[in-house]
Amino acid sequence: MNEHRPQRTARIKDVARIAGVSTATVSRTLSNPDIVSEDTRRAVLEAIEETGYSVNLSAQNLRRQRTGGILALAPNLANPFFSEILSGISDVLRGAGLNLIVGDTAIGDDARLRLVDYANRSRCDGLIVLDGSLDPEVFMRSQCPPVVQVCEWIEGLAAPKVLADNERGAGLAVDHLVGLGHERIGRLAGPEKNTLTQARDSGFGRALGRHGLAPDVVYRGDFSLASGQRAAEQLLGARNRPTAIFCDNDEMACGMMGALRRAGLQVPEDLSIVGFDDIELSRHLTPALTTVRQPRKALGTRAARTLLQQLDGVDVPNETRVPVSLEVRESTAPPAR
Amino acid sequence: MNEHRPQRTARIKDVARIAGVSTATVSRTLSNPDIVSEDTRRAVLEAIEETGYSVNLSAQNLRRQRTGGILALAPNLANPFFSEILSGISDVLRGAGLNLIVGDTAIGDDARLRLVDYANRSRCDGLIVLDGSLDPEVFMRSQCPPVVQVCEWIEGLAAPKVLADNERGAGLAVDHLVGLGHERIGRLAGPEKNTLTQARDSGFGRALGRHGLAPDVVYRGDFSLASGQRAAEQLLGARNRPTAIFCDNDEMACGMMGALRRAGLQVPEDLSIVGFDDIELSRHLTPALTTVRQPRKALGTRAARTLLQQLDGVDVPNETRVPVSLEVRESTAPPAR
DNA sequence: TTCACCTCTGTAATCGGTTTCATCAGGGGA
DNA sequence: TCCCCTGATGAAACCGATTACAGAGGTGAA
Repeated sequence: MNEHRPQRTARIKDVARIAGVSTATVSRTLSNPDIVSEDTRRAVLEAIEETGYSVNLSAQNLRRQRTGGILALAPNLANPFFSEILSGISDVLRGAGLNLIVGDTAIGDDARLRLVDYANRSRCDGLIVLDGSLDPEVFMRSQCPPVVQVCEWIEGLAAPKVLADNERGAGLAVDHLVGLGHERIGRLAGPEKNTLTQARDSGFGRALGRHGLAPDVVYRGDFSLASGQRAAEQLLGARNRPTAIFCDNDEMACGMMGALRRAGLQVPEDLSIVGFDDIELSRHLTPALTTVRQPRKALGTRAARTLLQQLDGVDVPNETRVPVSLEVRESTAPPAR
Repeated sequence: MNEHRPQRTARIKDVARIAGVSTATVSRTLSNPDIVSEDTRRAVLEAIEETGYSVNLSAQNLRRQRTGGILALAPNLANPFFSEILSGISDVLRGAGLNLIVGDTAIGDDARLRLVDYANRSRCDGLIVLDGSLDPEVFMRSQCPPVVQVCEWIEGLAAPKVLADNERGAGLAVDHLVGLGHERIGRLAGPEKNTLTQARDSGFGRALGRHGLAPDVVYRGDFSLASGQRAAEQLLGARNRPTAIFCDNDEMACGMMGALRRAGLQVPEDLSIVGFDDIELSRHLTPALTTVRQPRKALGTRAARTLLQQLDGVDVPNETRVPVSLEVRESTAPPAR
């Protein structure tokens, strides 16, 4: 008879009844303990313990007019580059009691519809966008919660951005290569319309200019290992090769390096390679990859913090630049004479 | 005067008023269009269009006694291995109109507390657990929504599992190496208490036994590149080395291979290496890594589908085995005489 | 003693939907 | 004509919390 335990979980009402107080008092005990008396608080906490009560988030969210979630939109969840940023975001949000909801923007035909549905106040309290190829309109409608962009950015969207210092990163790479004696420096770039690529292009060109040099050949990739491999094949077929290549990310650099070595070319003796990102793998390659380090976790945490500030109504900088640094390893050396 | 547009978004009430119907009818039009008359439906849809109404999820969830979200618990979001599984999960959930919420289980001191908070009906409608090191108790409380385990599993937790066929994978690796003529086959394993490691150990041992062989040296790693490197250092210092090593994942294999080559050892001439997982990188290494392919995206989609079935009250198999295959590449060869 | 004020608590409205139940109109059969 | 049934709709309860407002009781000053 005593085992007649109701399957349903406890409500705030149950706690109130057991503690002998009103639901208002239970609610206050939880959200603002200081304003209830010592005795009451103890009674309520005991009742909570006894019932195993925990607040119903849907009800709380409805009443508080929030959702308790932040949505991160990434082009490809499976890409480790994004996952580390997400990890940084997650760390910060967890501390703020917010859920991290992830959305893959590589979605089918109804992409725009879906996106409009995502960018909705009743779905999330804020958005972190990691994809620079999305339609800005979606984020400018009145239903859309606050947005922060990280890493990539959308042309025409005024939302705050948290970026690595791409121009400077490209500059560091060029300075290093020129310092080694390279004069014909090629480039393995990302897609032409990608904002990251553009920023690095500009930093690359300016740095070369400072040294009185002009860009050599430019290969186009899509940030994938495979596209690095393809670029290597083009490079191998060309005559009058550059002596060094600056790649827009480590994966392409890695794909390229693998294919070059397979073809019998020595890195760095025959060709120096510089990457971008400093993914964990890079230091474990042979030769270990010289690369521009981009603190991905920090990008995530900064973005999340910026969003939280925005939610708190604090003014946030339109653009936050996270510093980059050059990790010199084994894939760069003076050019062969 | 006409510009006095209320900032707040439309409610179902507003739609009802404009369409000249009750809120009940609006709700029905949205969730069950067939039961309202043609004319009414048109009027409601027009009103929705006009107001830009979209349903408030908190309210809907509260009333429907659900949350609309599935929580995935992974040990380390930054790890690309997990991110591809998440990607598969995300694909399936999106189709079912559910959010994917991600939780990093690598959380601080209050880990258990936090976990109990996660495993709560009012936070999510279901859980997908990717971490085998968690406390089973948490998932056995009455507040906990349905759980599916994927890849790793928790000893003592009865929830359905979706697994790669680890035993068979290890067997394939052994068969391949033995076929090449190896007799002294070592192992770079994951943590001793890890369930994956145990399954592969057992497959490894059994396969060797079938060939009348016994395991050689076993190194312990933690699935990281760095631990592969450390194992390589131990291996280099040892005398009477095995002629082949079977590693519990590609990252360790990659870390090991890098360190060996740096030390002047030739792979596969001096030592053959087999990995596990087939991460994208593996085919781009030099030498390209021979590895057991584990379809990570499929693991994710299967897990998500299993969970959805469970939510629908369908009986699901206690264990789903996803097949693995051996990708023979360049890191394995007959042993040197 | 009286009044102002403070601390603590309860009542009830509210958040924005969904769903049960009742109602009503119209159609068909007896 | 009467009755029953069906299809479409509205009124109102309900999901489970939070919080504005009001009231009770106690304290200190005049």
